[in-house]
Amino acid sequence: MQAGEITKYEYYITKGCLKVYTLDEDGTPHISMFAVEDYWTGDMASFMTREPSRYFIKATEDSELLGISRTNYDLLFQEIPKFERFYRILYQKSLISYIRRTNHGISLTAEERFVVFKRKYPSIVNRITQKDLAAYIGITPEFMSKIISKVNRM
Amino acid sequence: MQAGEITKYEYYITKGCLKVYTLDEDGTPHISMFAVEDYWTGDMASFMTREPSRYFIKATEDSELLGISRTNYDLLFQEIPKFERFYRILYQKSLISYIRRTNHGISLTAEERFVVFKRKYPSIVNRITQKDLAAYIGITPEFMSKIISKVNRM
DNA sequence: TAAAAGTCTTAAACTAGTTTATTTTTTTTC
DNA sequence: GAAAAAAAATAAACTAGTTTAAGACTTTTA
Repeated sequence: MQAGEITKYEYYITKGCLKVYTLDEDGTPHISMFAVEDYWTGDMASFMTREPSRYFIKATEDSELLGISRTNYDLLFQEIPKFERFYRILYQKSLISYIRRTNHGISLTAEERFVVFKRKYPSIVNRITQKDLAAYIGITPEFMSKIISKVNRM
Repeated sequence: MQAGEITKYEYYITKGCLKVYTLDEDGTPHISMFAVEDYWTGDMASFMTREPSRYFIKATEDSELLGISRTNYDLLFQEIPKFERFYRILYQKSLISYIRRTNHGISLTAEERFVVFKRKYPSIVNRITQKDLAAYIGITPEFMSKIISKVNRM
């Protein structure tokens, strides 16, 4: 998916790995999430508002996804109102975990953020490039390289 | 409200200003939001899970709030299921704007974050101390002082 | 399989922001 | 309205992370 397009589907990942990212004014990429098996992904803002997305989504390896269109998404609530409750709780939980995640990252150094990510998602670290990892942690690839060799030395 | 307590109410602010903050390991405060008239506040994570909150909430001036208890919140959905939809959409919108906000802040310098905040919430800037502003922007009070005098000079 | 393109490493010079310390200004309290 | 306490300003020394540049290693392509 390219920034500028309207997000037509929300995707559920059955196999593979995708990166969701934006480019800032300098063209520097910022990865907001790596989505692997059993994750949902897509730009919900664009999906809901039907405005162009600011995100790119690229598979970092061969992947298989299931997509739900906006029409079917709306139909779901219309046909089966019980899903309102399901999604109300799902979004509330997403909000809580998102707030927790961003708040937790605050006040940690890049090295600490990397160590936490590595401990929490060991399987993801080995599937992505160091450059993408740097774009996720929020530092330059050069500094990422330095951190990794330091952490490995310990 | 003190960290360690379980959040009993979600509050709607009719008058005043509150700061919502955490303390990190060093005891440095990080303000996650200033809540003024017409905002909702409270630690939703603690309110929902009934686990102790990590947040402090303090009024920065005399304030008036309306609170809804967890019991009444649950009752709302039970008695009037239409509120499920209302809250599903409310939480979805909160999620979208929260993601947008955090993503936007990325790659800006402290000075740029301050200028953006000042432009977006000019009325809040004048109601809070420089120290609290620093804790919100994510820098030391010393550097905040430097930035403000620089921006004023321009 | 050679060339091209991309990724990783290393290092030196630099910048945004912190730390520590001191002084000045403003606000609170009795 | 003086004393005490808190907030703000200034400045020098420091640190985490960036920039630029160049070489080594790895993957892709023709």
